[in-house]
Order: sequence, then structure tokens, then C-alpha cells
Amino acid sequence: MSEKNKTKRDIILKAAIKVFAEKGYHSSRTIDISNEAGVAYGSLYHYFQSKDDILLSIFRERWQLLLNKVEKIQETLTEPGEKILTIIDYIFRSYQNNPAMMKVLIMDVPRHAQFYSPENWVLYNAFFKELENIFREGQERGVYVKNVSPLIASYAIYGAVDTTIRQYVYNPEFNDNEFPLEKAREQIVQILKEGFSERAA
Amino acid sequence: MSEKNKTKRDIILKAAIKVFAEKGYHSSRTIDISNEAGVAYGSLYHYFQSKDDILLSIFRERWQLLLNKVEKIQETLTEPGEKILTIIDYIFRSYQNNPAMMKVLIMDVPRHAQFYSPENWVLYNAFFKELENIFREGQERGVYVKNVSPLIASYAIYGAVDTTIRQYVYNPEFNDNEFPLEKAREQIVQILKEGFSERAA
Amino acid sequence: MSEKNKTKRDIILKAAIKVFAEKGYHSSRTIDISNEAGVAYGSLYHYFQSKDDILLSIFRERWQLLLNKVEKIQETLTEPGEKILTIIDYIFRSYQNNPAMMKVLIMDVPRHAQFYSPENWVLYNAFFKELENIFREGQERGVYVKNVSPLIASYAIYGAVDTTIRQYVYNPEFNDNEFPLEKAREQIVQILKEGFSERAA
Amino acid sequence: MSEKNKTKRDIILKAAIKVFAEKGYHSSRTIDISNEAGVAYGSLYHYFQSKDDILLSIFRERWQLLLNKVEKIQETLTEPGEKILTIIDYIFRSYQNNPAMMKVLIMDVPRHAQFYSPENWVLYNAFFKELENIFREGQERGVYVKNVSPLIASYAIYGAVDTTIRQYVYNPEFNDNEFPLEKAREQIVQILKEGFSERAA
DNA sequence: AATGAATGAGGTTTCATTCAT
DNA sequence: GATGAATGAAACCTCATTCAT
Repeated sequence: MSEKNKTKRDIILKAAIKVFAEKGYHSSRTIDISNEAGVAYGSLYHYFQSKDDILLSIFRERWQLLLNKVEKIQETLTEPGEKILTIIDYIFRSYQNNPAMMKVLIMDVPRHAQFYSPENWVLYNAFFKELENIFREGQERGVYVKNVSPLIASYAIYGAVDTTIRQYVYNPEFNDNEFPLEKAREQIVQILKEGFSERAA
Repeated sequence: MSEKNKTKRDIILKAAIKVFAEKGYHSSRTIDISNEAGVAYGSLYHYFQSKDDILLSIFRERWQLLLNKVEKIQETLTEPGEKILTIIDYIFRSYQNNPAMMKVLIMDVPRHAQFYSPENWVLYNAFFKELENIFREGQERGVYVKNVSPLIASYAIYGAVDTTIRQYVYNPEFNDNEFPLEKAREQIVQILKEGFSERAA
Repeated sequence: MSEKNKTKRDIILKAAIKVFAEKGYHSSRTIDISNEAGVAYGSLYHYFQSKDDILLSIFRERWQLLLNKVEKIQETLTEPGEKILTIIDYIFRSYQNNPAMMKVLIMDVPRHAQFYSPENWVLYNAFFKELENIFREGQERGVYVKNVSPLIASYAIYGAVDTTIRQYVYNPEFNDNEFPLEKAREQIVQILKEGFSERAA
Repeated sequence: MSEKNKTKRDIILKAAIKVFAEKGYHSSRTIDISNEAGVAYGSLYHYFQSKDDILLSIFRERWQLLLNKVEKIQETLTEPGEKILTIIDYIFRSYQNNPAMMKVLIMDVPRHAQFYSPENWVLYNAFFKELENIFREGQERGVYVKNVSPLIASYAIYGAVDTTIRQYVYNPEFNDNEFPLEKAREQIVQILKEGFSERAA
């Protein structure tokens, strides 16, 4: 694929992210995407097989970026706690940089039937496996408790982050000013690491 | 509404839960629901305004049950930790008793465009507010750390549970036998309460 | 299927025959059919699975009528020559009574890809098999020459009729007044029976 | 037109014949033709005006070959019976040499809406006129019966051949091995000439 | 001449909803 | 209440053709 095509393809994906984020996948029409992208309707089908394919391409490419980031974190950092902190930080930052993309990733992608295909799950789970590995490493180093399954830990970590971002995105009662994302991130990290039980002196 | 009608209405809701769980909301046709319920599809419109209304009725009624349960917990129990434990336990049990309903509640409802109406959010948030209250109560009693926002705590709690159940429901690699739900629940409670950091002696 | 439905279904089929005959199958749009029939185009899909199904239903039902006629001829008449004459006569009359239907049957049906399915060929060939049987019967009775395969004879018979009708339908140079169908039919029968070679005295 | 271009044009026509024969005209896409020809699909439009034009070019050029053959037969042979035999023979041989082309000529061309233009009919009918002429010549020479219209005779001749070849091409029940084309041709000639009625001694 | 990215009109089909019975 | 035939808007996708390179 030439560089020029890659650009046009990216224009379409970017437009799709915007449109999906605004109206939701099912309420978005393909013509909305082409209008937003400023390309002919038929062009969508040069670059993608179908509307489904556009959505899943967004998932695959963005999730891969997350995996790349995690991999880089694995190579650069050594302390497990720092790794997890950095990953959570990255996810929150991603939301701040591109809330539309995050909406699509959190809301539209997982509800799509074709998301539940083996290939997509391999990719999706790769992220959870990395979290597990980091957690297991922490256990081996003696910094994380041993009686917790790394699997469940990875769900608790991602779930806390995912649900919090969902509130920022959708909760009409939620006021970002009152409760800055920055602070939310810190407290989630704290809850995950220390729990919320007060320790006996 | 007569008792008989209530029954037929419930038959339709039950059928809708089954169908939505199997195919997802958007892939489910009204005729699928009526077939499953064994009624004419025109009948759906005696009991519900629209297909949307069926989904949101499921949400409203089931979420209300959850709220009733939480209220009862508030009345019966006193220890905040025990309350949270019992709520988490109830959610996990609900999944075990009626996985189809939980699928719909976790995947279809919050990802439906119409879900994001003020009334629905009031109801949805009522649950989070209860969690907040319990957490705040714990802080006042000195059993929960004070430097964590009850709001964020409620998200961490629900997010960990929600994401874990989603894995049980959807992850094709997940093996329930290897990792019983019971154990997952215990570990989530532990993580939330104690965190996963090993404490210095 | 109720009598009323049968009627509406027939209205649609009749309209489809008219539209297909005028514009050809591929140039006909489903909306043309529904307009012609005076029904909503969604209704087409109550009675037929697809546009293809409409065309093939025309074939199946009309071809079945031909088979019924042939069967009746088999039961009523005894002389093979008379049988073949009556069949040819019936086909020519069918064209006169409903030229549109004949156009569809001769031109649109055999060009349609799905026509070449096993079920359709069984039906199609049933007619040729009947012709073969009649011919074989004629051979056994000693009225038809024995050194001709009944199979090929059936093709020669139908081919002569089919091609002649195609000329009446399409040939712009063809003038029905100059050469009445009646006469064409007689001469075809004569050619098939006696051949066109002058016999030595 | 340069010799080289003529070659490329022929490559495209040959590819189109193959593709049309395999999938039928309407199911064939221009890209299928260009792929088969090994050229860019834009190139089709250097040599032909449209997809229709490709099909009709096939007709015009191949039908012209048939006319040339008939003309040559007219010049070379003298006996009408021999002429007709040779024409039938040529058509059957054409099918054997290039079944794909014959499929297109028999099924796609005459069933294409655009085929029914005055120019095409002039060309198409020229063949039937030649058959008529030969037949009329036979009548004048006293070898063919006088009470048969040469026009209808030409339809009977071509129809018998056309329908028989269609069976060889499409009938899934037809077994070429059991009934060789050679034999079919002989019997068709016999039927046309002598009819299938047994003569009284 | 040759290419193939780009175009966008056009058509089939789906399916939630209505309403006469 | 119950039914399901009828409706028709809406949406995806195809694919012949164009045209800048």
C-alpha cells in the first residue's frame, strides 16, 4: 500500500471514529462517514470490506498501539508497580487525547457481534496477558500478594479503569472540573495497590 | 394491569432476555422475541412501546431489583465491609442464576444509545450512590481509608465485578472449571479491600 | 395459505410477468413490480424470498401447468402423433393467450443462474422426458422411425417450437399478419413428422 | 488499428468469452474480465465502449464468421442438402472447438436486452435468410417439399440445433459419453430431412 | 497506451411498527 | 386482547465507468 493510500485510509478511519463516537455505531450511516471524511461514498469500500470492517479495524489498530506501548513499558521499566501505573496512565491519557476514539473502543467495539471472533479475542486478551505477566512478576519479586490470581488481578485493574472512563464519557451528572481525571487515576492506582481498608496501626 | 397481563408481559420480557443474550440487541428481531415468547409479534406492542422499550424495561425492572436488594442490605447489615461483600456476592449470584439476563444488563443495556437518558441515569446512578454511601460510612467509621473518593471507589468496585463477569460470559479462552466464579469473587473482594501490594512486616 | 393470500400472491406474479416481459428481468426493479401490482414493495417479500424467487416461481408454476397439460394429454389421447400435435398446439396457444409470460419463460428464465439448479432441471427435464416417452411409444407402435433417439427427437421438437416463438416475440422484421402463427404451427408439425425432403415417387 | 492492439483486443474478447461462459453475462464483472485477460480494467475501455459492447462485439465477430462460412459453403457446394448438413456440422464443430464461445452465443447474446437493436437483427437474420435461400433453392430444384415456408424451415433447423447444444451445455443429467455429439448431429439432420414418421411401404 | 483509485447512482432487502379484522 | 398482513423508510453495498497520472 502506498503512502498516499495509507493517508486516505486514515482519513476515513478518523472520520469513522468521530461519527461513531457522536452517534454510536448502529446509528451511524456509512454515508455519514464518507461525508465526514470528504470522500466519495464508494471509496469506503476501496479501503474496507464493510462498515463492520471499519469498526474492527479501529479496534485492531488502536489496540495494537496499546500493546506496543505495553511492550515498550516492559522493555523500559523494571518495577512492576511502575509498569502498571504507566499503563493506567497511558489509558487515561489516551482518553484525554482522543475521547472519541475511547468512546468507540469502550462502547461500540465490545457490543459488536463480530468482535467476538477468535482473532479479535487473541488480540484483546494479549493485553490482559501482559497485565497478568507484570502482576506475576510482582508476585515473584515479593511485592504483590501471592494469594491473588494474576488473571483476576488483571480484570480488576482494567475494569476499574474502564468503568471510570465510561463515567467520564457518559455520566451527565459527572463533572470533570470537580473531579479531575488526574485525581481519579491516582486514586484508582491507590485502591488497586493498597485497597481501601484502613490498616490497623 | 391485570395479573394475567402481567404474566404475558413477563413471558415477553423473559423471551427478550433470552434472545438479546443469544444474538445481541441489534441482531435480535422483534419476530425472534415473539417466536421465543410464543405470541404474535403484534402483541409486543400491547405491552411495550417499541423494541427499545423492551430493552429498557429489562434494565429498569432488573436494576430496581438490585436497588431493592441494596436497600435491604442497608437495613439488615451494619458493617460496611459486609455490605459491599454481600452486594458483590448478589451480583455474582445473579449471573449464576440468570446468565442471559446478566449478559443483557452488562452488554446490551449500557451500550444502547437510548440508555443515556436522564431518567435512566438517575436509576443507574442510584446504585453507584448507594455504593458511595456505604463507602463513606466506612470512612466515617474509620475502617476505610480517608484519602479515597467514595465516587471513585464505587467505580473501582463495580468495574472490577463487571469486567470479571464479562470475561466469564464472553472470553472463549476462559475456563470456568479451572477458575470457579466463587474464587473470583473472593479475590476481587480481597483486592478491593487490601490491595495487591505486599505489606512490609 | 388462505384464498385471499393466494390472490395477492397471484397479483404480484402477474405484475412481475408483465414487468419482466417489458423490460427484461435484469432491467426490472422490484419497485416496478410492486407499482404494477399496486402493493407496497415490502409486500413482495411476504410472498417471495427475493426477486430471484419471483422469477423462478413463475417458471415452476407455469412449467407445472405445462406438465399437467401433458399428463392430461397422455391420459386422454392415444395416438402419439396426435399427442405431439396437441402439445405443440398448447404451447403456441399459451403464447397467444399470454405472450408476456412466454417471453419471460423463454428469455428470462433460462438465462438466470439459479435456473440451473438440480430441482429446477428435474422439473424442466420432466417435460422432455414426457416427449421422449411419447416418441418411444410411437416407435413401439411402428409409426415413428426406429433409428432416431427419443432424446434427440424431443430436442428437435421443442427447439423448433421455441425458436419459432422467439421470432414472433422479438424479430422486428417478422410480420404476424403475413405469416399467422396458426400456419407456422402446422408447418413445424409437418417438418417434424415428414421432414422437408421431397420423396421419390 | 495496429496489429499489436488487435492482439490485446482479442485477448480481452477471449477472456470475456471465458468469463461470460462461466458466470453468465450479468454475474460477470468487468474486473473479472480484466483479471482473466491480465490487463488493467481501465484498458477494457480503450478497446470497447462498455461491457455491453464487449458482449455484442463477441456476437458481431463470431456471427460474421458463421456468415462467412455459410457464404463459402454457398460458393463451394451445390446440393442444398449438403449445404445444410455442412452448416449444421460447422455449428456443432464450433461448439466442440470452443464450447465457451457457444455458450455465450446461445445463452447470453440472444437474452441480452441490447441485442435487440435493428443493426444486430440485420446481422442475426442474415444467417436465417441464408438458410431460407438454401431451402428455397432446394424447393426450386424439386428436392424439398413445396408446401413448407423457407422461413419456418430455417427456424426449425436452427432451433433443433440450438436446443440440442443447450442440453449438452447445461443439462446436468446429460451424459456426453452415452450420447456423442456426432450422433446427435446425424439424427437431427435425419429428422429435419426425413421427419420421424415411418413411411408406409 | 495503460493504470487503478475514485466515483456515486442505483437497487435489493430488512425489519420495526401499524392497524384492520 | 390478539393477530399477522401490510407498509415503506432506511441503509448497505456493488460495480460500470471515468480520468488524472
